[in-house]
Amino acid sequence: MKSEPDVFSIWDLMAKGTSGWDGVRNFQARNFLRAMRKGDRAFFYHSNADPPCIVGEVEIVKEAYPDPTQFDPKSHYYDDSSNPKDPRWSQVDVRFVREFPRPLTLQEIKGIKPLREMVLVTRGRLSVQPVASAEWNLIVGICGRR
DNA sequence: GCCAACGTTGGC
DNA sequence: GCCAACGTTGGC
Repeated sequence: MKSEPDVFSIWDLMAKGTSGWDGVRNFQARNFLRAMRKGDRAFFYHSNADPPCIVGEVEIVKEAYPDPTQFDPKSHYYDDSSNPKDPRWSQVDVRFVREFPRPLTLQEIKGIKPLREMVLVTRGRLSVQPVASAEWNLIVGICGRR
């Protein structure tokens, strides 16, 4: 799950404990949000950061429900074409699990052969995306220790 | 700040 | 249903 740290960083989540993951306005990303199940883990990725990197781990604590910002005209994420009877956009709630002792930069990921096929690399613009279990285990193995 | 990649919109 | 125009993402 990607977020720009200037907007919402893993340290913001650490301070809050849990947070709604709102503002997703891409259908594919939304569909991946809807596929998430309570207890699932996800990486927290800092996009548009210097350097862009995987910084930690979160847990899904509430499955997809309508993202309220789509109905808030004052919100940056307001979508006047979304029908309240059939909301277009969803969010999940996530809980901070940990910040990795060693973040993994996109540049490093591209240099690790088994990670080159990650959606992160091949479909760079997708902000919520699946991670294969082999990829997950490899990354946790690298990031989990300093 | 630039720009490649690519998703979305809307005319036809 | 196609595709041009346009907007956004996100790395660099």
